[in-house]
Amino acid sequence: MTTEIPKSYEPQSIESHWISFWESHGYYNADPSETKPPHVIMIPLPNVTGALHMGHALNGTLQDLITRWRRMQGYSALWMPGTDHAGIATQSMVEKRMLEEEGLTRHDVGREALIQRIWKWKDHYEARILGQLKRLGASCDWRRTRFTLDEVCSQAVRRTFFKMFRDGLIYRGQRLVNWDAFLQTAVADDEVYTEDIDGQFWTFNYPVVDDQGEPTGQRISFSTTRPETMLGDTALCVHPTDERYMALVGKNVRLPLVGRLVPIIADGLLADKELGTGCVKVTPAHDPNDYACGLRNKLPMINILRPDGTINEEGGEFAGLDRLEARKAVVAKMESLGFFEKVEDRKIPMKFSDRSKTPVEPLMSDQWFVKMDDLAQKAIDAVTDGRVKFFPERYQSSYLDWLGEKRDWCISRQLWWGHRIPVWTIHVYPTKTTSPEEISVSDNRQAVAIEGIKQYLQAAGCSTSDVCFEVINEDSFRCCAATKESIEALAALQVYFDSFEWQKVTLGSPITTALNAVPKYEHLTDIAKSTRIDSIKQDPDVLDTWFSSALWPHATLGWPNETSNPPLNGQPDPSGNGKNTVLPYFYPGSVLITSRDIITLWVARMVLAGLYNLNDIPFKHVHIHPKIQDGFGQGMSKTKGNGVDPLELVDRYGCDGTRFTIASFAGETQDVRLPVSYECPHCQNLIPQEQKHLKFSPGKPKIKCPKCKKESQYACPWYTPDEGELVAGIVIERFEFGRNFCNKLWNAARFAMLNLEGYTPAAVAKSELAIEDQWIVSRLATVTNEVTSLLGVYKFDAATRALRDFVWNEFCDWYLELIKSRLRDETTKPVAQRVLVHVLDQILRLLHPFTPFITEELWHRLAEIAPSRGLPEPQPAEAACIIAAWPKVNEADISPPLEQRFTRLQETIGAIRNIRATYGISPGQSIAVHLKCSAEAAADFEALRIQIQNLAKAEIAATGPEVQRPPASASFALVGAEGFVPLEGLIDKAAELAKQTKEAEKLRGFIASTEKKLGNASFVDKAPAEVVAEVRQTLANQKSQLASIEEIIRQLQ
RNA sequence: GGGCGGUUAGCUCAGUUGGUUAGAGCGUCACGCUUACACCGUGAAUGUCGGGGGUUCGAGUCCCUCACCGCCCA
Repeated sequence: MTTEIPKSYEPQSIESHWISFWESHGYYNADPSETKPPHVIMIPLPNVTGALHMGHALNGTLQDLITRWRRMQGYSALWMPGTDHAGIATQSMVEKRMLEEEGLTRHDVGREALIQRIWKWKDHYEARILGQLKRLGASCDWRRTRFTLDEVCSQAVRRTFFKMFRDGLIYRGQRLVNWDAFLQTAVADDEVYTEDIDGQFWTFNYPVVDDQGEPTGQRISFSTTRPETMLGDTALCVHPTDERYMALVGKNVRLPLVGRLVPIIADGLLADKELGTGCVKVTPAHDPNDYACGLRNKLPMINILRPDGTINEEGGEFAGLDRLEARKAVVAKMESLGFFEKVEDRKIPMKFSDRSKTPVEPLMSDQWFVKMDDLAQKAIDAVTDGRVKFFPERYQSSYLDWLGEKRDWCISRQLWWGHRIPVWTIHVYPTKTTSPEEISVSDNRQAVAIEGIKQYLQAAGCSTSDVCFEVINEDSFRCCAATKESIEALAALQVYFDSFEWQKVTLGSPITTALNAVPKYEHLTDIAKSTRIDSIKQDPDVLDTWFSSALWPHATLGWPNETSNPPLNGQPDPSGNGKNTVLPYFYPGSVLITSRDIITLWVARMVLAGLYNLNDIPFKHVHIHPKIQDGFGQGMSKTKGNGVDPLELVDRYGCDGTRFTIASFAGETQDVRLPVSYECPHCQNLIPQEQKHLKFSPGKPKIKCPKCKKESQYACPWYTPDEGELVAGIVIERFEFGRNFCNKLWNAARFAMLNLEGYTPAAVAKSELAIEDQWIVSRLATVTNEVTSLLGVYKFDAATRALRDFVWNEFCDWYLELIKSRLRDETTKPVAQRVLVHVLDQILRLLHPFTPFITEELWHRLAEIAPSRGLPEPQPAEAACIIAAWPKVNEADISPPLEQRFTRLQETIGAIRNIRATYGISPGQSIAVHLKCSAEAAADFEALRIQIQNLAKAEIAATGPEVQRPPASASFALVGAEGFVPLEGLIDKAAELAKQTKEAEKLRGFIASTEKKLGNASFVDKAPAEVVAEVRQTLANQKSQLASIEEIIRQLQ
C-alpha cells in the first residue's frame, strides 16, 4: 500500500530529493545520439558579479521548461550551463572591496595579484549561482558547465581573434570613450548614469579673421558649460538656415588662448537656432555630439586631456592644471583678453561613472576595433532570409536596425580581468645602433626581425602558422598569436627583452642576459638574442566581455578543436574517438531565450560570430521574454534596491509554485509588474512596499507595521540583517497563484489515489465510457494539442492558463465530482478508475515541464498503485516523469458535439445552484427539478441523475418535451433546456416575478439589438453568410428563451 | 530627436484573422468545515476597454491624433 499522503502539498520536503534523483540518474545529461534529434539551449550566461535575481529566475524557468518538454518529446535535449567573467563589473566589485577593507588599489597589488583575487571571487559566486539554478530545478547538463575564461572558451577566443586579425578585420583606431579619470579606465555606456547638477553657462566670443588671418573686427558669440574645452576647439558651428550667421560660414576665427585658426561651419544637426546665441563651439575630442559633427565635417580632433584628468601639452600655458582648475584659469584669461560676455547659473546634465561616482570625461583614446561591414551584413541576412526567427517577431527590428548601422565594434577595455589581447608590438633593432657588418640587412630590417621571431617560435615548438604579422611603420610591427603555446613563448620573449632593457638603463650598456626568468625557455636565449628586435610589448588591454560571450554557442561545444570532444566534469571525454562529435551534433542550437536588453550586445554578436567561425547560425529561434518590474513600474535591479532573491520566493511558495507563476506571465508582453509587500515578523500583517523602502539610507533602517506598531528590519539589498534579528520577509502575493494550483493538483491526485483501491489495468473500449469519461478525454486531447502548439511558439502564459483551467475547472470541478458516485459502486468502479488514472497520468506529463517536482513526486506515488495504465490499452509507465513521453493526441477523441451536450449539463447544474443560492435553500434540503427538454437531452440528464443529486443537491422529478411547469416554481430557461423547481412555501412570488421580469427585459434588449442588426440590409448583404446565419440562430435562441420566460411570468401573475 | 511596447474590473493581467451579452486570478460581498483540497467549495457584485476623430454593416481589436507610463537607440 502507498505511503500516507499529506493533506496539503509540502514542497520543501521533496525538492532536494528529486534534484539529486534526476542528477544521479543522469537524466540531465545530453550526448550525441544516432536515434534522437538534438535540441539545444545555450544559457544566457549569468555574470559572476553577484547572485541571481528575478530576471534570471524567469529566464531559467523558461529554458528549463522548454528543455524538459523537448526531452519528453524524445530529443537529446542539451541545456548548456555556464557563467560569464563580466570584465569591468567583476573587477570593479573586487577593487571596491579591496579599497574598502584594505585600503589598496589595483596598482598597489599589481596585475597578477589582482587577477588572483578576482578568480577567488569568481569561484565563490559561480558556486552560488549554479547552486541557485539547481534549486530552481534547472535541468542543465552540469558536466558541461563552462566559464568564459576557462581553457575551452579561451581557445575559441584566441582562435577567433587571430582569424579576424589575419583577415584584416581588426584594426587600431581612435574613439571617444567615457573616461573615468579617477579609476583611469574607460567605462561602457551602460556603466554611466546622468544627474542634473548646479552648473554654469558661460558666453564668450571669438574674433573673426580674414583670409590673411587678420582680425576683421567682427566677433562671434557662443555659449558653453565647459570653457576649458575651448583649448581643443576645431570649429565654430551655426545652423545652415540661420540668417544671422550665413555670411560668416566658411570664414575663420582665431582661438584667443591657443592661437589656432578654426573654421565657422554650418551643421544643422549640432547647432540649434533657438538655444543661446545659436552658435556653438566644436570640440570633437571631448564631446559626443561634437565628435559626430567632427566626423561629418572632417574636423581635426585634438585631445587636451591626460589620463589623470589634467590638461596636456595641447593646452599650452594651461598644461598640467586639473580640468576644473583649468576651467577657472581659462575663464579668467578670456575675461582679461576681453572675450568674456556673461555667465549664468543653470542646471546641467552631468554624466557620472557608476564605478567611481565621479564625473566622466569624454576622451579620445586608442582602441581595438572589429570591422563590422561584412560581418554585420551576414548577420542581417540570416534574419531577413528567415534562418533566424524572433519570437515575438517585433524584436527583430531592434536587431536589424542596430546591425544596419554597421558601426565598428570597439573590443578593447583598459582592464586586467579578461582575455588579454594576444598582440605584441615589436620595435626592430634601430638602424643607428646596427653594427657595420649588419648594414647589409638593415634595408630590410622588418623582414629580418619577423624572420627572427618565426625562428624563435619554431625553436619553442610553435607552428609559424599560429602567428601573423602586421607592419605599423618602418621601425615597428605587430605580431598576433593564435595558440596558448605561441602566446606563452612570446610572453617569455618579452620577459627577456624587458630585463634586457632594464639592464640597459641601469647599467648603461647592454649585457648578455638569459631567459632564466622563464626556465622553460632558457635554452632559447641565444635565438632570442639574435631576433634583431629592440623591444617587444604585449598590448595591456583585455577584450570586451561580449567578445567571448559572442562565441558561447560554439566555444562551449569545443570549437575550434576538431580532434576531441570538450571535457566533461573537467575530464577528457574520449567518446568522440579522435573527433569532436559534440560540435557537429549540437550546432546550430535550437533556441536562445533571453531578455530584450541584450539583443544588440549579445544576440547580434553571437549570430555574426557563429557565421564567421562556422559559416552557420548559432540558433534557429530567439525568444525574447518580458522584463520584471516592481509594483511601481521600475525594472528590478540591485542598484535600484528593489531586487528580489528568487530563492526567497521558492522558500515561501515552493519551487513549482514559483515556476508555475513565472510561466503564467511569460507571453508576448513586454513588462511584468510584481507588487511587493513585507510580512511583519511579529503579526504576519502585510506591509505594501513603498518607494522610501528602496532608497539607500545608512545603517539598518527598520519598517514599522501599521497594525501591531512594532518595528523590524526588512529584506533589503543595502545591508545584511543582524544575526538573530526578526526580519520582515518579501511577499509577492501573485505567487499564491502557483502555490494554490500545486496544492489543488496535489489534492486531486490525493483523491484519485485514495480511490484506486482494487485498481486493475485493462483495455477500455469506447463503448464502456460514460459521458463524463468521453468528455474529459475529449477535453484532454484538445488541451494537449493547445499546450503543445503554444509551447512551440513560446506562449508560456497561454499554455499555463490552458493547463490550469483544464486541471482545476474541468478535471477537479467536474470530472472528479462526477465520478465520485461511480467510484463507490463496485460495478462501475473499474472503468472509472482506469479513465481517472489515465487522465491523471497525462496531466502529470503535461505539467512536468512547468512543475517538475510535484509531478515527479506524484508520478512515483502513482506508480506504486498503478504501474501500468493508459487508454485504450494500458502500458507500463516510464521509470520517472522527467523521461516520460510527452502525450500524443488521438484526434478521434475530440468530439465537439459531445462537448456541447456536456456544456448543457454544466449550465443546467449551474442554474439549479443559482436557484438554491437565490432562495437561500440550506445545503441539507433537497429540491426537485423538472426539466423540459428534447428526448436526447433527457437521456443525458437521466444518465447523470445521481451526479446531479450530488452536484446540485437536486432530485430530477421529470424530464422530456412534455414537462409542464409546476405551480409555485422557481424557473430558468437555457438554450435547449428549461427547468422548474417547485418551491411551495419557500417561493416569494413577488421576488420571483421581479427576477423573471428583469431577465425578460435583458433578453428583450438583446433581441432588439440582434433584430436591428438583421434589419440592416448592408449587414445581411456584406457580412459573411456564416456570420449572418450565426446571428439568426442567436436571435432564434433569444426568442425561444424569452418565450419561456414570458410563459413563466404569465403563470406567476 | 528616432523607434518599440503599454494604458481593459479595486490590484495583476488575458482577449487569436474586426463578428452575439468583454474574460481570468487575487481582492470584495453572501452562504458553506458536503470524509481530495479553507492554499477549498457554491453563488453574487464590479468595466464609457486612456481621450478625441476616422474606416467599416459591425471596432477593445484596423487607421490618424492627443495624453500619460516604461524601454531601446541617438
